[in-house]
Amino acid sequence: MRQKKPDKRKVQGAETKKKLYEIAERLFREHSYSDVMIEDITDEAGITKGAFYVHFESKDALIALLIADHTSRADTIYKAFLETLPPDMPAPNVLLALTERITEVLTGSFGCDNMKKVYQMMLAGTVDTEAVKNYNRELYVLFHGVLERGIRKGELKSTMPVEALVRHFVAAFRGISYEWCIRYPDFDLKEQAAQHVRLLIEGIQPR
Amino acid sequence: MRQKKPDKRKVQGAETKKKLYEIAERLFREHSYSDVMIEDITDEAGITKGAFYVHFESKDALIALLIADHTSRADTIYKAFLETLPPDMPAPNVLLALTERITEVLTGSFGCDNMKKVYQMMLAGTVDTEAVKNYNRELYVLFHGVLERGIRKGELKSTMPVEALVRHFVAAFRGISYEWCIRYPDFDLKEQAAQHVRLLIEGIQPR
Amino acid sequence: MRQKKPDKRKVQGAETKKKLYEIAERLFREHSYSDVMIEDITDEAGITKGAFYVHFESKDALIALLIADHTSRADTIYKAFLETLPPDMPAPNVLLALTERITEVLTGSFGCDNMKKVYQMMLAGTVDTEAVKNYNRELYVLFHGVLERGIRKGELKSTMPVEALVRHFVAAFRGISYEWCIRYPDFDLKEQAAQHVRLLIEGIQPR
Amino acid sequence: MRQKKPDKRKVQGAETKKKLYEIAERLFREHSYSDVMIEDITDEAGITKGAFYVHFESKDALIALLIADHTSRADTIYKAFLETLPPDMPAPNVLLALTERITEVLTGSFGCDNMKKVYQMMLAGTVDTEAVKNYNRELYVLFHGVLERGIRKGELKSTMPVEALVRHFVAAFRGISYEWCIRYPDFDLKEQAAQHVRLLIEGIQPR
DNA sequence: CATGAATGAGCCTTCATTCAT
DNA sequence: TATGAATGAAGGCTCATTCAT
Repeated sequence: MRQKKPDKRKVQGAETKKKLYEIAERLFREHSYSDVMIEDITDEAGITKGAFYVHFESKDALIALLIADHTSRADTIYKAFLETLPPDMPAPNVLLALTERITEVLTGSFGCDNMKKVYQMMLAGTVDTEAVKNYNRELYVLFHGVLERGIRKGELKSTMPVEALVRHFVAAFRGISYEWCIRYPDFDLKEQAAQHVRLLIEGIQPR
Repeated sequence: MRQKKPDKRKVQGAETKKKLYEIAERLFREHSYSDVMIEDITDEAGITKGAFYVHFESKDALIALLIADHTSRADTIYKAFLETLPPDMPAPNVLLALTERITEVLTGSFGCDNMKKVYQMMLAGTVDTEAVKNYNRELYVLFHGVLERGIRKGELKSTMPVEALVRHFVAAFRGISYEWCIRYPDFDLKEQAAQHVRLLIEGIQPR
Repeated sequence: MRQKKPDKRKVQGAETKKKLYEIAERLFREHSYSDVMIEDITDEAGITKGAFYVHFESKDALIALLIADHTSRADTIYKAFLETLPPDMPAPNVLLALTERITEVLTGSFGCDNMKKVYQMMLAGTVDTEAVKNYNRELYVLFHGVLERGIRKGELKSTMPVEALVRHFVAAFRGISYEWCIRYPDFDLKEQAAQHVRLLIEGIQPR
Repeated sequence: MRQKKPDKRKVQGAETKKKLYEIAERLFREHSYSDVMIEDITDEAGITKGAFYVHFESKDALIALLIADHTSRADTIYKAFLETLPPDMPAPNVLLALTERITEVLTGSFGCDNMKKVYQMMLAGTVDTEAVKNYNRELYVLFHGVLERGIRKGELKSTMPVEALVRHFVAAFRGISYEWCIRYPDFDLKEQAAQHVRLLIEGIQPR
């Protein structure tokens, strides 16, 4: 017995952390990062400012965590989406379908606003955005799988290593998304991204 | 003599003010209000912080001016739009058409982001948002014209004064827009606004 | 039975306290008091912050204890030193010898840095420095013995009570030491203290 | 005329900055860096906390500046000292003399305390200590001159490039100084440094 | 005895604003 | 008009301390 001492304090601590996370997520969705004060979050959670720092290293760290979670969630969506496609779908079609799904996620659930914030933060360097930039990110893995299979099956060709190709694809996405951010709303991400991917594919398709 | 010296100083002053205005407009479009510092604006304009206050009373005053200008521009669009409609179009149709146009402006050129900022500011009260709230705003006048004519022609009816009716309409718009802001992007402003206006019309239409 | 259970808890507690004490002593020697955090001490001791307060009332209390211990150790050194002097050594010589020994301890093992901290704390009043200031401190007793014997033997004379004389001597030491602290390293404590004591002695020596 | 508008404000600004610098220098000499608050400095200067940041980027930046200035001053002393030595003095003797001078400066005017702070800061990385670490620091240049001349004249020999040799020498000094800091006052910097340099010289002297 | 979540006073820093020049 | 030193109200963060477990 006494096998699983729940330790009320630890449980409450975890609850507090979760509460802070959720309040922050909502507030950051409704207002800009800089408009949300730590005290706004802690006041709503019914604790003091200091307690915030028991659970999160800093405001930036919390934002970074939020971004990382969103990123990971998006990647999970992309992965699940790829698994629904027929296994024999040609790689170019898969790429276009994935492109559409990604732009849907970005323009849909994620939103240009969050995208802007993330892009600003990546530029500012004040917040850890490794989750977005890291080459081990699932997104890179997914692209790698698609491109690698396409090349193997002769549907695609490339003179450069698949790893490099993958990075070029993601970089292109980043470029298009950036344009979207700075030209929003005068920029059709979905259409522009589709066009761009088509261009990339045609450039690497065997004649 | 010396009657109309072009007064280079004055000209340059106006130019500086215009420059500040335009830089501010762009920066505020690209970043959140609180992320843009006065120095960001003046640095880009090549002048010092102090000079900003020669041209604008405060940061909030500039934001208020920006909002007022945007509002006025939007109202001008609505007015012009109404003038393109056939004079004999029934009031309900005019209202629905105007609704569509407004939501187009809001979702299109103005954007949810600015809308949020404006709504936040109206709530915060730190910035003068009279241009948006004032009952003499052109938007109220336009609605007044449509409703008044509709009632006069028997296409609409109402037990309350047209002035009050107008305010109810604008309030309804405000409510729908607010929902749009806080539920964005999971809220179809255009569709929801159309539905709401239809409800309002049916509720006040003679059988 | 169970008469003298070694009470492992108590033993371990004492060990933990000793460990904390020693770690604190070292850290305070290597860094300034305010740079050392409770967590630095407890982390190194392998316990948590809360446990610190089981053993010490506060950070200041620990510092006070450290100071008191150092003070007491110094006084023990002075006492032992006095006992090594020939019993018939004239009081003026004893005073000069004691002076030299004290300045040796201060400039040697104790150090100007700790001295400064102690003096700051006495001024700040946030830490209990009774051990240093208290007139019952061994240092006062020692001076009292020397002065009293000197007077009794006719080697010294004074119009004021020995108690007052003792306090003047210690105050003089305090003054010289303070000068040392704020002028360090441009102040030769040993030389200045010797000079000062010589002055005090000559002023109270019978012609 | 109007050739040199002194611009009272600019002058006063410079004076304020100088005042802050001097007050800071004194306070940092008398207390530890973390015990000195910006407000202590600005209060004494008769200005507000905010004004501090008009003149210095941050507390750390001020400390870095102080360190850089001290470093540069020390290097100037070393350089001047070298120039007083007879031009025909053998390199080993020059090295020993320079060593003695350096340890005099460190143990004398600079002090172990400041040294500790600098070493702590170099480790902590919160403060810019480039002035101390940079390989272009005058100290490296001086050692380079001595070693290079010694090798050229056959008084020294080395299998490694002079640049590397210089770095080894400075690193050795750093090591010895570090020992001094952590073992202070039970470590005779002067003696230990002399011994160490003698060892280094014997290791590189031609037989 | 020990834990660690929570507190709250206090410090560093930012930035809109003022004002003497 | 323009300058830039100075102000002061916040906001982010730290850390000694408390207390329920």
